[in-house]
Amino acid sequence: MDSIVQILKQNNLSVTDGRRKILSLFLNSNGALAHADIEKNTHSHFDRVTVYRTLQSFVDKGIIHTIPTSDNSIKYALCKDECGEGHHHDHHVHLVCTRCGNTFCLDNVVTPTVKLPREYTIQQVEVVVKGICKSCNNP
Amino acid sequence: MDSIVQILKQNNLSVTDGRRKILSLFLNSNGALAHADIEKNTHSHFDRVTVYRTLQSFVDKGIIHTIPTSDNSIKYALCKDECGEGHHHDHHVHLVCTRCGNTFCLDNVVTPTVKLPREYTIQQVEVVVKGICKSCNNP
DNA sequence: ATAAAAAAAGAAACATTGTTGCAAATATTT
DNA sequence: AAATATTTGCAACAATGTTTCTTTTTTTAT
Repeated sequence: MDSIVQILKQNNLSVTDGRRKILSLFLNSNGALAHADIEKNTHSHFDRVTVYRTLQSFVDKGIIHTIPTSDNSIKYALCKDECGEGHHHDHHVHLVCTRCGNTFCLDNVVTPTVKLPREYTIQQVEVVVKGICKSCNNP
Repeated sequence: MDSIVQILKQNNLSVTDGRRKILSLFLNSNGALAHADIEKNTHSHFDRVTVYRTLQSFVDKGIIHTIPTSDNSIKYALCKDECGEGHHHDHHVHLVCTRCGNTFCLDNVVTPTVKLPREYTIQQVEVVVKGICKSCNNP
């Protein structure tokens, strides 16, 4: 049984064409994907609603996580190991390349600790770096 | 001449009702505002397009800056001093309160330094903390 | 203060993005 | 293989954002 099916089953998701295809897109992409990227890559073979629901269920199950942006387009990327239903643990930095426009998870760069005044409570820290990615820097 | 007009003039923006009103909303708000908040606060007294254009011109001039979010709704907040046309310098942490939903600039908390592998170039670091704000913590 | 020039606002039309309810199709369980 | 549960696609809708063009307002120059 291939790994895509395995991931879906492990997360109690029934195995459908749409989920298989969308999950494989994430597995074969080294960057983050937006809803529009998925529509493009599947040539609108699936209904837009299906894509939304698939992404939502993947987020719920801890298969992918969202990346905040400043341009009204949520990006999604694969979670690594320890994420699961109801708990995400993606403590890495995200890079938005200002040259190619792609967004990457820098899995080896952990989010720095942030210290806030006592009156605040920290639940999660998101770090998004704008800069130039590896391949744009070394063409 | 009141400070709102002063700010607009300093930035070579002609002084119009819309800009005055929207800028005053920012000056009188302690949190960040989304487009929808502005529409609500102005009771749709201005055309939606005007609001979009006003926000855009304020960002361009360095009067306000955008705050990335994970839910497809850009938030805007006043820049402090040194921002100007073409260069923003908002090196502070943003807090999204998971209780009241508001977003705040923590002007006294500077963004931590992030170190990336040599292959990358850093241009800007955005830090968004999800947590609980001052007033929700001490009601 | 007024006329000319420049800038911005408003309106309409359109494009994109996201949501909800429901019937048909597909996957899973027995 | 049939029964059940889940997912899909469709339709309709709502919200968000953009573009073009005309009218109005603001600014500049007289």
